[in-house]
Parts: sequence; structure tokens; C-alpha cells
Amino acid sequence: MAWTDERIDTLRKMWEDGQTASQIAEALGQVSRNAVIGKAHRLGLQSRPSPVKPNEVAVEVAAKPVVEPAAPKPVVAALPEVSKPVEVVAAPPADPVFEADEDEDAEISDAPVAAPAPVAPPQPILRSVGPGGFLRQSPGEQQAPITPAPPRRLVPAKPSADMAGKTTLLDLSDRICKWPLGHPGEPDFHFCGDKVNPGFPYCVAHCGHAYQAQLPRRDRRPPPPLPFGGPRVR
DNA sequence: CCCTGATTCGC
DNA sequence: GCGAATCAGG
Repeated sequence: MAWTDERIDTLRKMWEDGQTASQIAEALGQVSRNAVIGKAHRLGLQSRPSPVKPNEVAVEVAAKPVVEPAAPKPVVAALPEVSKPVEVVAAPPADPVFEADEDEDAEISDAPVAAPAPVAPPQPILRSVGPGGFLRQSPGEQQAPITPAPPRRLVPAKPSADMAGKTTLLDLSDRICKWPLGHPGEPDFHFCGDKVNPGFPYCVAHCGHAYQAQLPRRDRRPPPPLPFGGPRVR
């Protein structure tokens, strides 16, 4: 499908309107999301905040405390129509109202957290919640923190005796090589079980199988037929 | 997993 | 110029 003027127009409008590439592609039909993005870039459409790319603008901000007159952005033409404000300009911070007075009874909050002490102590104790949900002590506090009993670790029993010594699905952890040996569903299917190459799901030896240097596209060979996952032969 | 936009590069 | 493949963050 060719990029007719109409289609380009639609693309432009929708892109500037803040529609996602997927939406645009779907609206246009016959094109992929990638095609839309590629075309948008070739058209020189302004890239909108990418989820991947950090907006690198504020490099000099620290060096220049004085606010410069904002450089006019020539590219962005405000559309005459009312469109959703997609502006990402740093918004002025909302009023830092910590709200002391308040009309109560807005809602019955059932949050079990941080229930305020019924009798207000002269010095309210501020606590933060640590990992696991325990309450951290404030610097001044004397009382020893109540340490919750360590959770008991439940270890599932081995399903069958003939798997003794084999690394089963239940044995897998971050530290255990997950390279499969045999085939799922077969009686003795298990995993390598060696200590992993740190940072990888497999041991050093199996990492050698799992990871290979990436060649340029043109030099890539079609993959050898079905090391795993191929049709089961029975 | 899903989504997103950006980039690369064979065609 | 096109867009699939790939990358990389949310």
C-alpha cells in the first residue's frame, strides 16, 4: 500500500494529535505500526516523548540557575482544533498544600494503615514502612521493634521417588541452571541444576549454548532445524 | 507478558 | 523511501 497524500495527511494529523502508532496504523489499515513510525520519522514529524529515550534537555540547567527565555519551538505548530493537550512542559508544581483543615467525612477511609493515635501525643511519631511491612523506628524511640516471626518456608514434597536426585521444576531458583534435559512430559524430564553463571539463567556451560555472538543480519544463517521444541516424535 | 517509540539496514 | 527486525524502557 502506497503512501498517498491522503494517507500521509491522516498520519500527520493523528500523529500530531497524540495518537499512538498502533492506533494510526489500525486507522489507516494495510500498514504496520512500524511502517507508521518509520514514515513519521521520514516526514520529520516531531518525536513525542519516547518511553525509551530520556529527554535530554536539562544538561545545562544546573550550570545556569537563571531561567533563560525559552527558545521558541518552530516545529510544533499548534493545531487550530482543540486537541488533547499533549504538552510535556514542566508543569509548575501544584500548591504544596499539606491540608490541615478539612471537611471531614468525604469518604470513610478504611485504610488500615497509619491509623492516627486516638490521643494526639505532643510529638507525633513519624514512621516509615520498611520492606516486609514492619514499621521502622524513629531515631528517638526506645522500644525495640517487633520483629515478625520469619515466615516458614514450605517445601513441597517430591512428587515421586524416581525423581530423587534430579532437578525438577520445583527445585528451580535464581541460582540454579534452568537448562532443560529431556522433554517436558516425559518421566525423567529435569533441569541441569548446576550453579548458574551469575546474572544468567544457566550455568556457564549452558550459557555457551544459549548465547552466541550476534552477527550482522546479512551474515546470519537460518537457524539449524529444531534443537528443541520441534514436533515430538512418538 | 503487554505496550510504547527509536533505530538499523536489507531491499 | 520503505518497513521488518530489533532494541529498550514502562
